[in-house]
Order: sequence, then structure tokens, then C-alpha cells
Amino acid sequence: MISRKTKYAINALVYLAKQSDRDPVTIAQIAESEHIPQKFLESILLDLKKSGMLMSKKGQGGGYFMHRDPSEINLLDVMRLFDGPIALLPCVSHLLYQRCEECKDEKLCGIRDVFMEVRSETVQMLRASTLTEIIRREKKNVHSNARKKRSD
Amino acid sequence: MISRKTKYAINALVYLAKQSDRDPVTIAQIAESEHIPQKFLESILLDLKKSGMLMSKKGQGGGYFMHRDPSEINLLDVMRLFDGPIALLPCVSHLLYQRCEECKDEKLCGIRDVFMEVRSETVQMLRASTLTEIIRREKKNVHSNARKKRSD
DNA sequence: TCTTATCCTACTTAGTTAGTAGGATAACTA
DNA sequence: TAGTTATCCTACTAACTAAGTAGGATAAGA
Repeated sequence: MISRKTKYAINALVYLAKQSDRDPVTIAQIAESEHIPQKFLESILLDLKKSGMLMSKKGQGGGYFMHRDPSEINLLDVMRLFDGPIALLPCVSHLLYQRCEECKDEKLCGIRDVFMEVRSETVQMLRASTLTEIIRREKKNVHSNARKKRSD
Repeated sequence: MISRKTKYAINALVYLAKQSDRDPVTIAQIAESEHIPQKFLESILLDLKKSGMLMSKKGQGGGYFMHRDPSEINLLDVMRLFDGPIALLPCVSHLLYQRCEECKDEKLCGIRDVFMEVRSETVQMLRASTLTEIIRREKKNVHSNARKKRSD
């Protein structure tokens, strides 16, 4: 499972990406809309800012807003930022490789092969999941949901 | 990441599946061969037995041995047994579904769609990874490794 | 009945998760 | 320039999980 922190981060990013203009949105606004504990969200947004995804402005009329284009921010980066490696085994992690302590010979390990493939597939899917893509899916869901309701 | 417990379980299962005969192997033997803390392994093997993958025999000449055929035991079942759901979000878990507390409308959620696909792909790959398959890959690695060495 | 091996309960220690508290800092505004 | 507003920053906490360990009960074979 991903941590709540990561999930909250994604929710906040999608929310900000949906704002048509680039006017700053306060932490309080995001927290209320997305049902995230405000103080917790504070530290999350700070991390997102430090990573370069968001920008902020202090004082009256301040808040957070997108720094990069929503099509350039994907779930892979967000998950790595908060939860660390995607890999299910340390020995198949791209950025934080570590050998399995108990392992006899990594090059021969069949278990490793499997988890290598799982990691590759997952990374591919998460990289393709940009904020833009998520919003596109939401719109699609709204439509197919409306169609469903009408045919009931 | 999967827990060490799960990794140890897989190592032990692969080891037992490789035994040509069905003679019981003691915990001590497995622990030594696979570099797993013996007492820890003890509780792992007990869980594997309770789940029906292994059988045991007490006393002199006793130990653990496969109960089901290695082609019928896959990493999906082992991971679920020790680490719980495969899903990265509670709302996309098949066996332990829970809605995301902060979520507004699950049916419209684009994030959920993404993690649904990740789960499906992962489940598929892990289900295909039987002990037999892992051992097949190991053999393949031994061969391609030997080929590589010769051509050095 | 002694030895051997599994079975079972309870405990520990370290690290992570999901926050909260309280104030410092910067920017806007009257 | 003083007050207000909002982000920024450090430190703390409570609950949970991971990765074991300790010590003995039970069952089977010699």
C-alpha cells in the first residue's frame, strides 16, 4: 500500500492542476476540499514545493499553485518522493539498489527476475499516469456515469 | 517493498520445491542453506503449513516438505499470506476492499483507475510466478551465465 | 524414556506512519 | 509601520508494524 501522505499529495496535486487559472490556493482551501488534515497537508505541500512541482506565495492572497505543467507531473515521481522505491525487493530497485542480505547469487536468482518484471511494468504505468491523464479519466468517468444513470 | 518474512518464505519454498524426493527437511537445514534466522524461519514455516502449502513431521527424521505441487504454489498467494493485499490503495483491493476515507466519489476517481490497472497487472504476473516457474528461470540463468563466462 | 524436531505463547527493540503543537518568517494592507 | 495573513520550520507523540528472541509444550521415533 502507498502511504496516506502520498495519497494526500496526489489528491492535492490533482486539485491544483484542475484550477483553470494559476492563482494561489491556500492550504486551508485544499485541506477542506480534499478532506485532508490541514497541518499534515502543510508539510506535504512543502515537500512538493521543494521537489519543484509546486510554487508558493506568502501572505494575503498567497497559497500554492502549479509550477510545472500537469502533463509533466506523474505518479511515479510523487510516489518515489514520499514512499521511496517502487521495487518490491531492494535488489531490483533502480535508484536505491541494495542486495538481499540472505541471497546467494543475485545473477542466478529466479525470484529476482520476477520482481524485476513487476517493477518495470509498474514503473511504466505510473510514469504514464500524469495529472493530465488522471483528470482525463475523471472526465471520462463523469460521462460514462451519466450515461449509465440515464439508462437506469 | 515486501517484508523479509515474505522473502524468507519464498526462499524456503523454492528450496523445498527443489528437493527431488519428498523427504522431510529440518528447519535447521533450510535456515543454514538459505541464511535465514532459524527461530524466525520456524514461525514462517508454521504459517506456510497452516495455509496448506507445506506439511511437517515431528521427531527424528522429521521436518518440512511440500504438500502441494510446486506448479500450484505462486507468489501471489505467498505475498497475500504474509503481507496482505497486493493493491496500492485500499479502494482497489480485491479481498480486503476499504474505501479511501478522504475520497469524494469513488466511481469518478481517476487515481483509483490507475491503481486498479497496476493491481491487475501485478496480480497477473505474481499468479504466473509459480515455484516451478522460478526454478525454471534459475536454470535458465545458470546456462546463460555459463555461456557468458565462456565468451569472456 | 531419552532424544529430536516441530509447535506455541509471549516478549522485545527499532523503525515507520500519521499526525499535532507552537512559533518564525515573509508579504500584503490599512 | 503595525497588524494581519499565510507559508515555513522544528520538535514532539501515540499507535502500529517489522524483525526478530526466549522458553517451554508436544509429538514421534529409537
